[in-house]
Amino acid sequence: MGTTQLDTVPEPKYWHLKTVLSEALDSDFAVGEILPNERELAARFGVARATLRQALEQLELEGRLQRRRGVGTTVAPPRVGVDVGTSQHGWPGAAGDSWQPVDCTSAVPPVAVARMLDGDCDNEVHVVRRIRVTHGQPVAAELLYVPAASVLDLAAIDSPSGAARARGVLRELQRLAMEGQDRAVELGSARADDAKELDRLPGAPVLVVTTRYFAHGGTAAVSVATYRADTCRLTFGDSGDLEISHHTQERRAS
Amino acid sequence: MGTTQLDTVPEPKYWHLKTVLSEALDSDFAVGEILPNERELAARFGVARATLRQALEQLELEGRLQRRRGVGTTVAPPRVGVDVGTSQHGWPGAAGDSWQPVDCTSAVPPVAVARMLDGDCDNEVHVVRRIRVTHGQPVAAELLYVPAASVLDLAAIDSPSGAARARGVLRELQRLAMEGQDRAVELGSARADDAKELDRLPGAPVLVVTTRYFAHGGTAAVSVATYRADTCRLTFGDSGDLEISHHTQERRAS
DNA sequence: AAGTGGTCTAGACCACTTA
DNA sequence: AAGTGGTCTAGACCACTTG
Repeated sequence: MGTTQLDTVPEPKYWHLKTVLSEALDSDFAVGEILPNERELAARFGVARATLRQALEQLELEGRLQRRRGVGTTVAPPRVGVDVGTSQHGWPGAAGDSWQPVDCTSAVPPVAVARMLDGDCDNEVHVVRRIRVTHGQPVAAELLYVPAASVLDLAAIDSPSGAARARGVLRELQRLAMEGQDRAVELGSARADDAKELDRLPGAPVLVVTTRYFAHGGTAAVSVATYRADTCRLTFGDSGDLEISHHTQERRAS
Repeated sequence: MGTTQLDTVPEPKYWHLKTVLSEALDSDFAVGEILPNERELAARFGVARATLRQALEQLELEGRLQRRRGVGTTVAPPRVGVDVGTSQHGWPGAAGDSWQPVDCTSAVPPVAVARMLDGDCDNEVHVVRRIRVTHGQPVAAELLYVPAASVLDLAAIDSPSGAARARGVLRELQRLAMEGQDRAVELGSARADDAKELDRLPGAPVLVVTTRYFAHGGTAAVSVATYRADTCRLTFGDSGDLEISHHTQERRAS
């Protein structure tokens, strides 16, 4: 007996740092407030800047901090709840959805998408690009893949490209009888083009929501939407604007 | 004129590295295969080990790689789709769900959870711990918070703690008339205890699924389930075992 | 021009797994 | 004991934003 053996698992410095900073954020800082810069924080805690950064990265991943190059590190507001629920039945572009079309091109879809589009693996499809904005901030970027077969009335879409054509494709889609949807969520990292529209650096963590739209007994369209993982909480149902804290603190007893 | 100006955005080394490695994984490696160790890879690509690691971290985040201390880096299998859909109506612990109860304690819930439990902010609740296993691998760890009011027939639960008591609480829950559910998904990092059961290091990226169960016009229980973000794709509907590629490759044209 | 975060280096030691 | 990934250091330079 005696040796209370508390050092069995020597906690990494950055992990302990993260805890300390997290508590400091809760008590000593207000949302939007600017933290001291990384060099100063590192000095203050007596660690190398890389170690301090490791802690900051974690906190940013958890949506507690926001860092911008050339500006500084600020305390992030609580994550905003964005509804991606099936309650939102209907085709993309239906009246009142929060997406705004940007442009539309034609391209051969990635194999993963092609596989969902009933195997048309080398055919071009319409690719509609849309942005989702909430509270004035861009929260998601989407690529909507629509096979030509889904919008047969192609002649009605006169615009060769651009937002006008995007709206045209969406309008044609509405005419189909929707038979169901199908959603999946996974973690990914932002491609360069998405990152740009989400105001993040390439590689930033995103939640990728893949939706299949069914009609005519097949897949009429596939949407790949990438949401900012740092600022968004995806909700399914009516818990939209409920505030859920950043991390679930440990408070267990026997 | 002439300067074709392709160096406008000098791509970071680790980003380029990631692309190269990603393509190599597609063509030259099989699932489960072991990569050369970090020091050799760094030397082979002529970069510092830290830079190489930055690329590997991204690939691990995207579910392409799996790294284990003392063992090595292996090519990860495609993400497994786990159903968290509302199709799975019913109380936790209903027959045939893929969770297995581990233990049950009493504790004051974190404030974020307490806020969802109709404001009982300082009262103890039952905390049921469960594990979700798929294909032999642990994919999620859950804490289920059940207010005492939801399982009034407390006397029927004789076991003071442990898996038996957990099953008891779940059994009592079944007796209530469910009035609805409510789900949210967000990115988080694994707490120490969750990490242990998920066979990951603390801080590993996880998808946190928060579910509210409604009954009696209030919140009867709250579940906070943390899924391994590297190995899981959360599905809502019947796209369970459909294979979706790791990252959506860029293949766009005009 | 000054200050910020982002990238990169070349090393060191530690914790863990396996043989 | 040897080999792996995980942590940490002390520096350097770069890209970006702002006054």
